[in-house]
Amino acid sequence: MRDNVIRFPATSAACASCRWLKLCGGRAHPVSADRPQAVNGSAVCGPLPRRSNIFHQGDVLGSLYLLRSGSVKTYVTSADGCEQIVAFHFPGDILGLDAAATGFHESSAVTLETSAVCSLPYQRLQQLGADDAGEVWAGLLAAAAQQTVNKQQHALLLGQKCAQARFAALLLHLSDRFAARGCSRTEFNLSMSRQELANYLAVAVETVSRLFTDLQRRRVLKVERRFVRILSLPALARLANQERALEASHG
Amino acid sequence: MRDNVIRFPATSAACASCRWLKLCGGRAHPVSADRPQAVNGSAVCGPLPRRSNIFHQGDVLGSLYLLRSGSVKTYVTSADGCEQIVAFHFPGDILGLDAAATGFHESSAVTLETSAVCSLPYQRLQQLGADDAGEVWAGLLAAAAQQTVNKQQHALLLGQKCAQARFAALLLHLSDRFAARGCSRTEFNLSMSRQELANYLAVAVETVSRLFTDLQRRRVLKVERRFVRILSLPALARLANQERALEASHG
DNA sequence: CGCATGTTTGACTTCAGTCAATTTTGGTGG
DNA sequence: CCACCAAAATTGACTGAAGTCAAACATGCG
Repeated sequence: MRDNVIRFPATSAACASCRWLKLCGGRAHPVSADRPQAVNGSAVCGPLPRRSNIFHQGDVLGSLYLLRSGSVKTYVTSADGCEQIVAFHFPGDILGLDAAATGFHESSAVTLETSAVCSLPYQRLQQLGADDAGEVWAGLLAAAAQQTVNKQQHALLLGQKCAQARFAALLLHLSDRFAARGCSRTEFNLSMSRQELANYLAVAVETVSRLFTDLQRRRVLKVERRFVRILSLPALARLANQERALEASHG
Repeated sequence: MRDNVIRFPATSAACASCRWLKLCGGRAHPVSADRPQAVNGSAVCGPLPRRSNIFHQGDVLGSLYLLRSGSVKTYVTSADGCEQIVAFHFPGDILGLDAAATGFHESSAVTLETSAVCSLPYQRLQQLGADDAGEVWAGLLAAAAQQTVNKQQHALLLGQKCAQARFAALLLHLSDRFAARGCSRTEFNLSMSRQELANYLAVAVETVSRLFTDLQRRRVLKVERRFVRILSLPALARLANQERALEASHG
């Protein structure tokens, strides 16, 4: 069983080549510091244990956060208290961008496993020298746009696909993201629970469980708790492309 | 029956106070020009008839577009050809921001009625003077963030709410947007068809039809084709807050 | 005026949710 | 180290919200 934990070098060398260096302020980043530290409002970062809250819906925007290692879920809470996971995040992702709209975080972010983040104080954006600014702004806009694209795909998933296709599409999406980070495309450990998968896919936990069982029986997956091996990417892709036959499209 | 068409002044005075003036290049904006003009790749804008394509998924990012009057739907198309409307847009909205991720439009935009847009050439962002740049970048990032927030709410809707609650929430959202633009909060004409409403809400057209009928019978709405009068905002809000009892949340 | 398109209504079906019961797992303290 | 317990995951039986199919009706453009 392969370990797919994604680790970023904790050296300052990694920081030297970081595209967000101008934003973090260039301080030391004790990713491997001996104790977790409070994150919100602070410029430091450190190993955050599982289920740490990075920011909460309604918080004032102090910093954006660069996820360095581990993984994070972001979710929104409605007036009546129900929650919807809107994204899973992996190293390299910027967290908290949606707060740029109002100055308040419009979602909550919680680590799915031990993780490390770098704080990017939002104010520092205003203080950037003219030479650096354009590049950084463009980078942030691109990051925000990428998140928009992902959310649009999520809506497509929720709106047009049956449970099985949603599930297959999520596995393929995770597969792509791991591959993009140099991990195996076909073998990985899920950092999220069945409950969290179910919530993201907007199906019942039992349905996720049945889907795992079913795809395993059909030799598309090999599953052992949170470890997943994709036995047939083409088969998975075929499943992901089946649409829930909602009569016709819009227009 | 009130007319809720939102009109932006076509005078240069309106342009003078436009926050995006630096981006459009300050040319004349013939909103009331005598003929529609091709939009994509062009810096001009003009009255676009209903169902005009502003950009299409896969197009190279040439310009962002400021919607000046009318309304627009944006939608994504999946590999297997099915489409999901991801947003409805109204005057003041920036269109095409998701293209900032890859340099290619990741969604398509089509007018729902006669509309006018201003072209904001994306290249011009790089050419901005240092004094102006920060403000414009921050504005664009805020706009992108707002769209992210809206998409998160959309996901919450699709994931956690029953058909009736989705429908009520959409009406309230439209109501808010009209009110924010100085139009009536309780009376408006929908610029989208039942089919388009259904697609956005991810329900069947028949369901939308039944919902209109039902809410009318319950004296929450008065509907006459595309004209809607909200008879009870509180009742609508109550309906919007009912959750589809998916057992427990994530975590 | 007429036809294509959009909308409404009714009857029936189904996918996935709910409920319930059982098994497995991981964390904690004796 | 292992026993225990709460939480997570699985499995099966049943149910219901909303989808599908079909047919009638309205509307608006050419």
